[in-house]
Amino acid sequence: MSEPRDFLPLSRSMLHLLLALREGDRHGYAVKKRVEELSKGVVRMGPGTLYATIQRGEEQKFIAETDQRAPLGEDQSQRRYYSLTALGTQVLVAEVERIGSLMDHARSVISGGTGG
Amino acid sequence: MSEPRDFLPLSRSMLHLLLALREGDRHGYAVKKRVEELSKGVVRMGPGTLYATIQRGEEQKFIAETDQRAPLGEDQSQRRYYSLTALGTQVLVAEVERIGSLMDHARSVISGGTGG
DNA sequence: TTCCGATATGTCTATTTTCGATACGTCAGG
DNA sequence: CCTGACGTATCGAAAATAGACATATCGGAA
Repeated sequence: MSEPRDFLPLSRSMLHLLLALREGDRHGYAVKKRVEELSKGVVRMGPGTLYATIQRGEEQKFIAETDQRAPLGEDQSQRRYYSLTALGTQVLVAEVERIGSLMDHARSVISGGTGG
Repeated sequence: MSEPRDFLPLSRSMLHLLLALREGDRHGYAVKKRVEELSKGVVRMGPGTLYATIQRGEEQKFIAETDQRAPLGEDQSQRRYYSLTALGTQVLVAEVERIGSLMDHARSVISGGTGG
């Protein structure tokens, strides 16, 4: 049977996509904005990466498009909102645990410990 | 002038390479072993990725080959040892700080329910 | 000594992932 | 009208990764 762990490691874009959606349902462009904001501009998400990653996320059932639309009476823009699936949440949690542990280790290695 | 930050984000392989070398000088195969050990088999480093990353690391001056050889009287294998340069260390520190902060944030987002 | 698996470096090709240009359309401000 | 931000989407090129293949050393088992 396939476990969340089997999907690791996630690509950088996928990790950022899932993390952004964990904060709340968002449309594609809002994900891009959030990723660039959170990384202080270091991580860029051009349209190619953005929509390719969204598509992969849907194919792998990490995310799903919601029924949500722009608030009534507002703009006519074609926003598509996405949310994390249960699988997507599990995969995100597993990846954050993995990278988090690695970074904890890295910090201790960097701060002088030969330790490891 | 170019700062460590300008080299971010690192590719996954580059991050792992630099981190492994921060623990001590290693040869290529030992890097591969260390990465797979540290990631519990999640991150794989086939020869293609391994040596391509080492080459990039040298080109970007993140790492440099050392004079070190196998201890006297030991094997004749063609081990090539590498160590972090000052630049490589700075870049690694910057990247670990960045990802570490991101993971700290991610952990709080994850444990905080729907929260953001 | 012959065979085998782990060690060790390296190339090659294919696939995956990312980047950046281009495109189309809405919307608000000057 | 023009411009810039928003928003989705595709395309081709470049970068990164995966994995097969190649070559060679070394140690232990048969």
